[in-house]
Amino acid sequence: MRLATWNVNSVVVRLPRLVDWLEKSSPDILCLQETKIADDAFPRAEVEALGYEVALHGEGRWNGVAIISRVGMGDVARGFDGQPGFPEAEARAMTATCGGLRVWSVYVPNGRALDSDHFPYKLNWLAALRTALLASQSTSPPLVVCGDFNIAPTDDDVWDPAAFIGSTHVSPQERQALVALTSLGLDDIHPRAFKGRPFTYWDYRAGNFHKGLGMRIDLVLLDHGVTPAVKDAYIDRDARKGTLPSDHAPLVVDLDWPR
DNA sequence: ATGTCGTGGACGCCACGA
Repeated sequence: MRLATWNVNSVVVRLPRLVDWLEKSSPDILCLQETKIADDAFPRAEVEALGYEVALHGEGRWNGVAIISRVGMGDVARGFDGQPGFPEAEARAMTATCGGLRVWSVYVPNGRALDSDHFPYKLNWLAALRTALLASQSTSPPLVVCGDFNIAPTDDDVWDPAAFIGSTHVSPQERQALVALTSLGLDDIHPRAFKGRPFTYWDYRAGNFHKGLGMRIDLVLLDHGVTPAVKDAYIDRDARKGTLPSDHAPLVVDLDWPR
C-alpha cells in the first residue's frame, strides 16, 4: 500500500500536476494540505475520474486539507474536539479510515514568529491535537498522522541551523510538542535521501530549491504497530521541479499492508 | 536571508500569508 502526503499550495493552480502525480505515482492514500478552496469548488470530478474517493475540509481562501483514497473512506471527521481557533476554527485537520488505518491530514499553524500571537496558537493547537488523538486511540484503527507540521524535528532537518536561530519551526517548544505527539506511540518515518538531504520544503525565493536550502517539515507519523510494515519512504523531489511547482514535495511511504 | 508565490478585493495594484 502506498501512502503519501503533499502540501500542494492551492489545489487549483496545482491540479494539472496533481493529476499527473496521481497517475504516475499511483498512491492508495494521499493527504493534501493548503488546498485553499471551499469544498464545493474542489476539483472533485478530476480526482474521482482516476478511481479515488475524496473527502474534504476546506475554506475559501487559506488552509484546507483533503484525503484521497482508493482503499476505502470511512468515518470522516473534520476538525477535532477542542481545536483552538485564530480566533475562529480553521480548516487544518481531518481524519478518515482508509485501508484499515485511521489516517489524519493535518496542516499545523505556521507560528509566524516567536513573539507572534500565532506562536502560542501553534503550540496550543498541537497540544489539543495530541489530546484528541489520545482520546481516539482505544477505539480507532492504527493511527497514521500525515501532513505539514511546520516543525523541523532536529537540526539535521534544516539546511543550516545557524540560519534559523530565533525562528519558528526549530524552537524547543515546537520540537517538544512534536515529541509529545510521537510519545502517543508514533514513529516519524524518515525518508531516504537521494540527490541531497531529505527535505520536503524549499522556499520559492532566492533559488533555494536549486541551492539545496530546504527543510524537512512534512511528516508521516505511523503507529508503532504499522512501522514494521514500511518497505520504503522517499521524497519525490521531481514534483518540486519545473513549471508552477508547489513549494513542498510529496512524501511517499510504501507499506507491506493489506489493502 | 526574504529575492517568490498564492489568495481575494476592488483591480489593472495591493494587503496578506507562507
